[in-house]
Amino acid sequence: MKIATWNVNSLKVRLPHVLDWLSAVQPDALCLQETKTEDKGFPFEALRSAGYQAIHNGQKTYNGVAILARSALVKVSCDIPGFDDPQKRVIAATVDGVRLVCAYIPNGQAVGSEKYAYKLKWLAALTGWLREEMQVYPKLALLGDFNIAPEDRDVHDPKAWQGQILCSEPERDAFRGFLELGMADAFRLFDQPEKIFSWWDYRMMAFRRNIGLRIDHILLSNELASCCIACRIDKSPRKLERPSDHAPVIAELTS
DNA sequence: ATGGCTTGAGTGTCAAGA
Repeated sequence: MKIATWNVNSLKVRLPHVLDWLSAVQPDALCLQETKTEDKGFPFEALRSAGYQAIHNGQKTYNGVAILARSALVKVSCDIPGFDDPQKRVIAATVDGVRLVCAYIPNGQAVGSEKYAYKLKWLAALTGWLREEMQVYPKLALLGDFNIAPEDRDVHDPKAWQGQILCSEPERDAFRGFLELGMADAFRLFDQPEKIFSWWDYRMMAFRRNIGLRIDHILLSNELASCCIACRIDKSPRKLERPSDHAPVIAELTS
């Protein structure tokens, strides 16, 4: 089973890239973030023609998350239960016996800002909910745009980013909090080359210069981690015309 | 130099991203 995550930065703009990528990579499930559309603008038909069912927790202009899958998406759940939040950042479903939680974690803007406080509160709420979810679903994967570079090796210039948004210790503590629930960073289960990132700024020719961060992740519960045979970041869509600023991450599971 | 692009909103120009 191949599962993936991709922040598409507007599904309306990126639909051709998504369709091409689905056809080329053939994932069993793909989590999307920043669809930036309401359900009525969501391309259910085009995806169905490509062989994928979809569920969507949509929002106009900002946020919006979806899960696409070849098999049925069951036990669908939106948002973080009990956490009052108008922003559409979470959708979850079970596909082929695997619980998929698709998350668009807040950016946080700047350390110390109101949005940063919201990000930390949001991370605490997600952690609390996942602790319960993992009891119910031992085969659980958390996929998405975490807006956290977990370690210095996930940053093109760790000194410049030290203590900054996406790299601050409270954010990294929250990331480690996910691991302490009994999850593993799929990417780090394997030997990887250095300076592999999942996001590059649109400005300053950052992609060409590989000035990036690894902030998109797939975390696997222990039960899933033990059957994970590969994890990689696919840079190829970032090279296309009008790309998303994020690249997809793919994990492959046996069984 | 706190910018540099890109998107969605809406039709001038701003918020937000990371």
